[in-house]
Amino acid sequence: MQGGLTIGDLAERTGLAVSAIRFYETHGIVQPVRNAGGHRRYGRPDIRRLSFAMIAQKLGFSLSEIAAEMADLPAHQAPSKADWTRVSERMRDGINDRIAQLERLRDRLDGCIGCGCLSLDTCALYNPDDTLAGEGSGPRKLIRD
Amino acid sequence: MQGGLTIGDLAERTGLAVSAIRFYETHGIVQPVRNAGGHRRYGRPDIRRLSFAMIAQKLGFSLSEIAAEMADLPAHQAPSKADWTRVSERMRDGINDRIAQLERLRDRLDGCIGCGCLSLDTCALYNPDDTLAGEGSGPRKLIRD
DNA sequence: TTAGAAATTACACCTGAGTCGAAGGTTGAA
DNA sequence: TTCAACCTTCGACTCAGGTGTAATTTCTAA
Repeated sequence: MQGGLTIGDLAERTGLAVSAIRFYETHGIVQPVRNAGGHRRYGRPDIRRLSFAMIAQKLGFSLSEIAAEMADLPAHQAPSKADWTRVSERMRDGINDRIAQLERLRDRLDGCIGCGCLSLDTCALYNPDDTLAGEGSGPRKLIRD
Repeated sequence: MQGGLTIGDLAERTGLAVSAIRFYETHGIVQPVRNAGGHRRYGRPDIRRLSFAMIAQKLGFSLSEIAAEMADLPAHQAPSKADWTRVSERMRDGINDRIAQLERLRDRLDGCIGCGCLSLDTCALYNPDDTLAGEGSGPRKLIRD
C-alpha cells in the first residue's frame, strides 16, 4: 500500500465506481500519484474533491465545468470552507437562472394553452431567447423566422 | 409530386433538417406514405405534428415522451385544439415539477453554504430523493450511506 | 430526353458520462 | 512462494439526438 489510498478504497468511500473515478481523472478532477507498480495512490483530500464533484453534478454542472471550478484549488488539497462557500454561491446562481428560465417558459406556455395556434410565424413559443436544453446535444440548427 | 409534401418541403416549412425529420420518423412522430418511387410524401397536418414536437422538445420532453403523447392522436391528423390544450397542460405540470425540484435543491444548498462539511454521512446534499439529472446517462450507481 | 436537383438507404461519426471486458501486471497476507 | 484480489491500459459499447457521407435512384423543368 505504501502511503495513500487505492482506487478501490476511494470507490468504497465515495460510492463511485472505480471506472468513474478513472474517468474523472481524465477530466482532471483528481490527479493521483503512481506507486512503483504504476498503481494510482490517492490522498485523503481526494475523497473530498470527489464528494465535491458529485454534489456539483447533482446541481447540474458538467464534468468540464466542475474541473474548471476545481482548477482554482490546489491539486491534492481539499476545498476549504471558503472555497466551498464561493463555489456553492456560484452554483446557487446557476440554479436560480435555470428556475427563472423555466418560469418564463411556463408563463409563455400558459398564454398558449387553449390557443392551439402553433403557427410558425406568430406562436410565442417558437422564438424564445432561452432554450431549455442548452445541455445535451440537440439539434444545433436554430429555428429561424 | 402527386399529392403531398416532400421531405424537403417539410424541412423548409419547419426549419428542421431533412435528416432530423427522418430521425423523427424512426420515433413514430410522423408516418409519411411512400409514392411509386419510394419517396416520402407528407400531409399538411405533419407540419403541425412536427411543430408540436419541436415545442415539446423545448419544454424538455424527450422524443420518446413526445411520441407517446402523439400516439393518442390520430396519425396523419393535426392535433385539435382540445388535444393541444390537454397535452400542453400535462407539459406545464412537468415544468412545474422540475421547478419545484430545483427549488428544493436550492434551498438545501442555501442551508449548506458556509457549512463546508461535505460529509458523506451527514451532508443533506448527499441523499436527496430527487436528482437533477434524471435525464442523460449519469452514474447509475446510487450513493448508499 | 436529359441534366441536375432532390430523394433514397445504410452506415459512420459526434458529445457526455460513463460501463464493460480482455489481457496482462502488482500487491500483500498466509 | 503462492495465489486471490486488485490494479493497469485500451478499445468497444451505451443512450439521446442528431449530422454527414457515399452510392444510387427518382423527379422535374427546359
